[in-house]
Amino acid sequence: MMGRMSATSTPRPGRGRPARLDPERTVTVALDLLDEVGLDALTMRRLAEAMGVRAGALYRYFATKHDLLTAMAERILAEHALPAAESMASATSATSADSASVPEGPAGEWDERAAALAYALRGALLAHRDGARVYAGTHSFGPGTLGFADALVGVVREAGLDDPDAARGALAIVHFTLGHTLEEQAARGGAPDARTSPERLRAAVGSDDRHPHLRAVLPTLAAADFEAHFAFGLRLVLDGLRTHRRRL
Amino acid sequence: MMGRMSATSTPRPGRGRPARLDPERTVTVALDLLDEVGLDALTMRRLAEAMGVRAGALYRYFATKHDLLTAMAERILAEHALPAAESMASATSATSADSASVPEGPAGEWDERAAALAYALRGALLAHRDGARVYAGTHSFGPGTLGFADALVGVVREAGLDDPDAARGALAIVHFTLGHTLEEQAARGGAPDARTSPERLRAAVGSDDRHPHLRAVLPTLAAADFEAHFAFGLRLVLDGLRTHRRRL
DNA sequence: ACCTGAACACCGTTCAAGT
DNA sequence: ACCTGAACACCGTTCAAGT
Repeated sequence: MMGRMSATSTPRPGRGRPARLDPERTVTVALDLLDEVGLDALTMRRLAEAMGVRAGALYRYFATKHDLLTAMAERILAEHALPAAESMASATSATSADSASVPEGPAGEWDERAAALAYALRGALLAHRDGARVYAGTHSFGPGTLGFADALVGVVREAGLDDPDAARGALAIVHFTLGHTLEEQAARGGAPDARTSPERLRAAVGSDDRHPHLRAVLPTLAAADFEAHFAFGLRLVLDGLRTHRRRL
Repeated sequence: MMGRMSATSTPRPGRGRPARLDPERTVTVALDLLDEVGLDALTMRRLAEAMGVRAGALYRYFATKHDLLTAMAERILAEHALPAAESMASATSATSADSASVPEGPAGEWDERAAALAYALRGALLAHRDGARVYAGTHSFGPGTLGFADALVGVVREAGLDDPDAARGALAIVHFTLGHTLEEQAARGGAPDARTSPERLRAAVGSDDRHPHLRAVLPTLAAADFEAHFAFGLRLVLDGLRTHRRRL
């Protein structure tokens, strides 16, 4: 609530030059540019141009490009994943205070809520071009990231796991989601001229007796239905958590 | 076996200049350099220097830096993950031909073998500095990558899943392993001067009432026992596969 | 306080020319 | 056939100087 991200003096309205640059707007423009040109072409110079400023000026608010990328990752989580986490929290307290009258509240059981959070994270990473790569390359400790993580750990704890297992269960969900979205965006956003992934897989494994298993599942892999892949993998992890819970 | 990676004319021994450059050696030196300086400092010019050649010469065998990185990823899989996959395959045929006399063969049940393959993949990605990032940024279709994938899909099919589910089960294992190792290497190999991840987590969540769940699991997260995290997450996925199998 | 101009020390990639 | 030399079009980052 109070000056979390912007310890740097807030520009007083009307005093001095109207700053063309501030951290919030810089991140906003950077995310727009990311969607336009992709991570590999997102340079400090291009971003400066998009902000009507020279490249050196960006270093007043971000010490390095990596710091800017971290702020972008934080914004992505805060905008797309944190809302789901927060609606979850309010639904939780409502349910615990009034559990009988709301048989299937808006948030549902722990496993439904864990799934909703995983989907929210996937949605956040897919919301911007190369979002997963930006997220994987940085380590934000901002309110969006921490708020989401707290909610996810909370849901797993609620499932009945002890603290170490809850931490590891949440990590498993995050790591699977990260790996999945990384591959999903790599398969989609590839160079527009390059052959698409399914095509290349077909060519590599199509008529070759050395990989009989890959050949058998080729139709599924070539279909590239990433949502179905995600749903299945997530179900495996959540079923695993259920199994673990019963062993208590 | 026959000219798989090297369609480029093999240098005839003794004829002409002894080529200082060839794809195999280039990849070998590149992986050594990767371990020394890390992915961000692995440049074509540095690599050229390490090979006693000028940067432009590298482009005779690799059209782009990305192609070189793809060859590096393929080598990593071929060297560290494929052997496990192949020993698995031979154990399988031995078991199926002689299943009674080898009650617990060297390869074991499908879930033990799936776990062994997942650990082999993790080991491969951890075998080189930034190995997970190299792997995540490329898409190899070489014999190492395909051979490993084939073995993994084979094990999951053997568990009794139908083809679409087997493909998705294998993907889940790979994606979880990728996400996990990415985070593991990011947490370890961070800038040597920067504060380490656990420290920063402690600082961010240590005495703050807004993230009670994170605070509760902080000891586990700060311990950074990545092997335990991996073991737990993998068990969740494999338990999920077992559950799924029973539903047939 | 905020930004420019200009520089420093690099990049990936291309390609005529040498041997 | 294989590699050099030199260039092209960029990078991230720094910092004195301007306003």
